[in-house]
Amino acid sequence: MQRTRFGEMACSIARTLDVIGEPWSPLILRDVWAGVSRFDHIQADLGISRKVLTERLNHLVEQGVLQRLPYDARPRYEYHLTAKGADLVEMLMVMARWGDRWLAGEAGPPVLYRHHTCGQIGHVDPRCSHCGEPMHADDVDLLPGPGSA
Amino acid sequence: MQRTRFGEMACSIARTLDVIGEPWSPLILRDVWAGVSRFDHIQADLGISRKVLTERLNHLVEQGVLQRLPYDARPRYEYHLTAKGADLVEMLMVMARWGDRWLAGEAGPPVLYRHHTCGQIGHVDPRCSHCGEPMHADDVDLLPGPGSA
DNA sequence: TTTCGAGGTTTCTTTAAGAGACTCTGAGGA
DNA sequence: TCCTCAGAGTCTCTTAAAGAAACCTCGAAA
Repeated sequence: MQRTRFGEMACSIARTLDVIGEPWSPLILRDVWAGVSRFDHIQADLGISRKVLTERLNHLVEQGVLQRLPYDARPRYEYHLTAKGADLVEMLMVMARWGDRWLAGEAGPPVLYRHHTCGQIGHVDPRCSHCGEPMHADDVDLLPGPGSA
Repeated sequence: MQRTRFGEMACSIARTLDVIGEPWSPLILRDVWAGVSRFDHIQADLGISRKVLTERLNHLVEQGVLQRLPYDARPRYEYHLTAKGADLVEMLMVMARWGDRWLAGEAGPPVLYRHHTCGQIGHVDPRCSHCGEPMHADDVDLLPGPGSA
């Protein structure tokens, strides 16, 4: 499609932004996750221009985050998350959690998350994969890894 | 500064994107988190234009994510994360985790995270705040919350 | 046979990003 | 005292992307 903007950096954040960092992309993924999966529905829900929505959907499909599936036996399509895309939902939940905490104001969170495993309303909580304790900004040191160009 | 793009939506993801969703903003936060905190250093590290860097830094300061602190008794400033900004680092770690998993390729992750609490190399793992079990895309239902306009 | 709805294209205008030269300020040195 | 320098931006101009809105295509149904 076009040259990536951040991709030359040996940084997984930059690489991730090359896939989902363009304007609207996270909201498109949110819509698809929430079941708004058809072109016109996403377009109406977000108020995005059709041209940009076309570009974003194509890019997300190329990157393997969404798949375009026919429905109704005509040239009509729905977009669905792939495994790679579903794995991005935790990022969306973390973003939503931050917005709930810092931007929601008096009214409280606009969306609640019910966890299947326990059946309760909860939110996502980042923990260390090794010890299970909380993992926040001050809890980590950054070290060069094997792929640090 | 200017009208927000997504802000009218009753969605914490959209609201979060109004704060840190513009191009380069997550990478600026990554730099500041990693200790690259001065204007010229960030500019050189990212290769961003000075004009856009100025705009982004102003916006992030206005939003309370960064603070601009003098150093060296002259009109020289460093940018630091506020508590609100530090709380965004978990989002950066989740983004990095996704990039590590899906985009790092042969070479492996460019950056490793050592967790202070346990001293080990780990990665961030999203868990339910209620039961502590994993919280992924298929593990949650979305429900309207009190702030759902 | 025309109409309709889904899913796009195309064209044109407006806005934002990139590149790079220029400015301002106080410190330190000759 | 004057000169130079580094840091932290501005300013101007060019190029690229987003927004708005009309248009096109295909097959199904009326």
